[in-house]
Amino acid sequence: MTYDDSALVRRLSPEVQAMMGVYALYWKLEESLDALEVELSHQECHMMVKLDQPKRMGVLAADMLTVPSTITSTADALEAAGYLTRQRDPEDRRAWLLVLSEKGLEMRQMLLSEAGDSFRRASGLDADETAEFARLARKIRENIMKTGIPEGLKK
Amino acid sequence: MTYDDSALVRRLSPEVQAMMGVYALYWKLEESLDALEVELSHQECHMMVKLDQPKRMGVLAADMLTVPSTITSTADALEAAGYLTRQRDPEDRRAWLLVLSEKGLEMRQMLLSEAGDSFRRASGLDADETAEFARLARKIRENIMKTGIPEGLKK
DNA sequence: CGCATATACTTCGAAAAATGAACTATTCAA
DNA sequence: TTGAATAGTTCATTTTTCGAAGTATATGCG
Repeated sequence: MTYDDSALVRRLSPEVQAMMGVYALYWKLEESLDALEVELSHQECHMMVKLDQPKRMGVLAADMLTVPSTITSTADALEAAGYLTRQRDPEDRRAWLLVLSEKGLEMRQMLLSEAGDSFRRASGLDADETAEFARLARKIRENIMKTGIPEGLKK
Repeated sequence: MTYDDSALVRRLSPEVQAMMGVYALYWKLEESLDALEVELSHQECHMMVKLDQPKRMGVLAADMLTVPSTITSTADALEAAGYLTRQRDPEDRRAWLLVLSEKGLEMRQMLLSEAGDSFRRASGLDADETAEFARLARKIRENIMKTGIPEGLKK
């Protein structure tokens, strides 16, 4: 059988405990996205998820912890597959906004819903606990959105 | 400034909200691990974190969503750098157990503590909320540990 | 036992993904 | 208007990942 390290984990700080749970959940999410047999590469999946709204490529690069040239090729692939379009940012004509197409929005919806299913399967939480976890997760995400992006402030 | 999509997020199912928070936190963790300027590659970091106890390479492959040959080369690098050793699994002499060295344990400790710091910085939660989030995260992780591993059951 | 088949990991060449430096177009500041 | 800075692109190089064939051990069956 598998092992039980709960006693060990309990001795760690709450913050570390929190991150270990996050870590485990994230890998479960990856696993189910991989299993999805969708035509998207890893990186392409992530870009879809990050595109909660039109974003500049530079912002995406910061967001996805990568360099601009990687964003270019990922965006090329998603554009070629019809998931998004490039639109000049009216506020700065050097920049492009990546905008999900109808097909892209549907795909993103599907990916998110798969993420939700993955949580349900993996977490083992009941409805109340899930609601509480969701509340805190929402709060955390809001905090990250508010404070997280270095300075590529624009959408 | 950054945008506020909290109203949109609230309309999603709790499970999706939960996963979006997890997703955001995980990327923040990646970001701080990257910034750590440690001699470890991405994959090597992940292997260190996954090695909460000695594990077979095959189990790690399942755990890390990759193929055996990738595990071999990652383990080679970590072994060469003195973070772990290979020990034959006494229960099956075809298999190796990857065992963290003293140096490896320290490094893992450091990575975990960085993860904790990252949570503190990113989450914006107070002590009570952090404790509650940690409790649920622990529960989730226990559930994943219990149910997650396909069948490479062994340590 | 002895052989066939399955499993655990390794090797190594091929494929895929990520990077960075040089480049184009646009903006900004003086 | 001009020079420096910024957003994104191109493309050659590097890094990472993969997968097929190989070695060693285990397991099952007659």
